[in-house]
Amino acid sequence: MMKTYYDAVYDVVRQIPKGRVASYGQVADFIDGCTPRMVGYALFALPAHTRVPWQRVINAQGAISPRPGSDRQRQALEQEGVVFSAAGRIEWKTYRWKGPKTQWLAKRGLLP
DNA sequence: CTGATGACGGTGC
DNA sequence: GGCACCGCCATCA
Repeated sequence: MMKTYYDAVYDVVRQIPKGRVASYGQVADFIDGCTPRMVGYALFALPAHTRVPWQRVINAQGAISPRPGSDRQRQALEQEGVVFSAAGRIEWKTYRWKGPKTQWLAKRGLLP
């Protein structure tokens, strides 16, 4: 079977460590030609029994995208130590995933 | 091939 | 700070 574009998204998401979160846009930045929308599309296509830690991907505002089952996502994150504010948002400066290596820095031109 | 589908993000007010 | 608009593309039946 040919590797689909979505598989590239799953590869990135799988690298997010426990207790850390990434935004859809951040995940997209690791994949050439990928957009935040596509990350969302890809995650929706995941089967229920997947081992991909999809719960660690949230929107740019630090909140869980409203949808059926979002409660489970929040609980899963809280189990990993992620704390939500009263408004249901997390603090990016505390929980943002820094990336697999330094690839995301390079893409942003923050590396020499 | 065509059409339906879907977890976002940036901008402007 | 919050809300409405719009852009946009791989998959699947």
